[in-house]
Amino acid sequence: MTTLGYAILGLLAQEALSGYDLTQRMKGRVGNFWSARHSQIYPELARLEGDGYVTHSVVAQQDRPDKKVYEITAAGLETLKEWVTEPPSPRPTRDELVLKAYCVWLADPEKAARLFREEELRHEEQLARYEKTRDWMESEHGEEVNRPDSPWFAGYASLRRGIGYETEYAQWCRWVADSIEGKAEPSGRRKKGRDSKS
Amino acid sequence: MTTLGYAILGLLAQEALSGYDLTQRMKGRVGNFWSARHSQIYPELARLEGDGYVTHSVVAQQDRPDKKVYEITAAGLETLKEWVTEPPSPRPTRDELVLKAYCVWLADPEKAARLFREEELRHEEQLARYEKTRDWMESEHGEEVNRPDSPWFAGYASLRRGIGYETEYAQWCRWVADSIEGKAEPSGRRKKGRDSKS
DNA sequence: AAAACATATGTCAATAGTGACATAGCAAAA
DNA sequence: TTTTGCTATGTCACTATTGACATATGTTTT
Repeated sequence: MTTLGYAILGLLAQEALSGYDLTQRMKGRVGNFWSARHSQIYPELARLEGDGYVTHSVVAQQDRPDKKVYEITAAGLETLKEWVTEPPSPRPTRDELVLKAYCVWLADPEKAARLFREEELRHEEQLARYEKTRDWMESEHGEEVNRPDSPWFAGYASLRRGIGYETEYAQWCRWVADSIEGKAEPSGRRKKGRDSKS
Repeated sequence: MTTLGYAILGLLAQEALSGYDLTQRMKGRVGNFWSARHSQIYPELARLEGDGYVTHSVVAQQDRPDKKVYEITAAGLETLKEWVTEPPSPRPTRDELVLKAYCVWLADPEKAARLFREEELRHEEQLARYEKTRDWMESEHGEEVNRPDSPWFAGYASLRRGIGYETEYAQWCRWVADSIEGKAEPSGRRKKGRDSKS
């Protein structure tokens, strides 16, 4: 099984969905921690069906093309449940902006500061969207988000990861930009025993 | 140019290195934000050389096999400098643990709590390693880490990103584990106007 | 009427990345 | 002296992922 397979099973465990629906989910909130295009999803669904983890039925629609709605099978649910508590296989993080930070000593300071200000903004905007969803979840599903056996708790937990991630990322971007512009607190003590003497 | 190409150029901009050296860097601290195996690095070096971004010279060693030491060219440095302040091409984040969190409502609570405790520990250990490096950098290179045109500042900046990332990640893991065990603060207000009445 | 757009499902070639296989020199340990 | 281990460089098959191409239905906009 691929991780994408588990991602699909995880979505189907909550509700029956078409390939198109799954694609939308993978662009939306779920896509913030696992994403895939339809060109990867359709073949994966076929594979999952071949292995007996999902089944589909064709649903005719009035004002739209027909669709294949996929459901998770008992075997699929079983496999998914086992996977959930298994330690994740380590995946290397690859972050282009951190790589750029590592090379920033070569750059024009003004352009570099602008870059990190822009990225700070991007992450703050994402954070604002997450926080809106969180507030809605807390006010509309305040009971469920505290019950670990509820899908609402699970969705809330991954959302909180997104919030923490974006908060920290935006902060870091701000610190880098400030440092380049000489606005940040100087970091680290100077070498031994030379403290604020001025 | 691939991002791996820029990663290699970024390392060579600081010092001349062999393919083997580069592989070690990509496993070490640099590997925490951009990693690659030697099977990807050697062909990429050949490509970079073919495009005129690096050159190599064979260096004979007394007690080891010969090595090819790569240096960045003027053209390579030029290209790298331009790239640094360019906005990064968006890469989807894929985090298996967050995906597992999204499915955690299906899991046995004890096993799930154990999983997140283990991950919390992993991230705290990584954090401790980063902090040790940071402290060393601050005490041994306190001047340079504050100068944006110094490679020390650049390395320090990416290290700080690692520290923030691991700090936040460990916290989140702890919160998830606590929540599953019923130890966390209940999140969110209950629906309208029902406050701590007990 | 034509164009643009959303729904819906698929294939395919190319790229990025991994893991295994392969080879070789030299050193230290068993 | 054989094995183990680190240095050093390379190739190759396979998997994961992307972006482009392809097709069809039905609705809304121009």
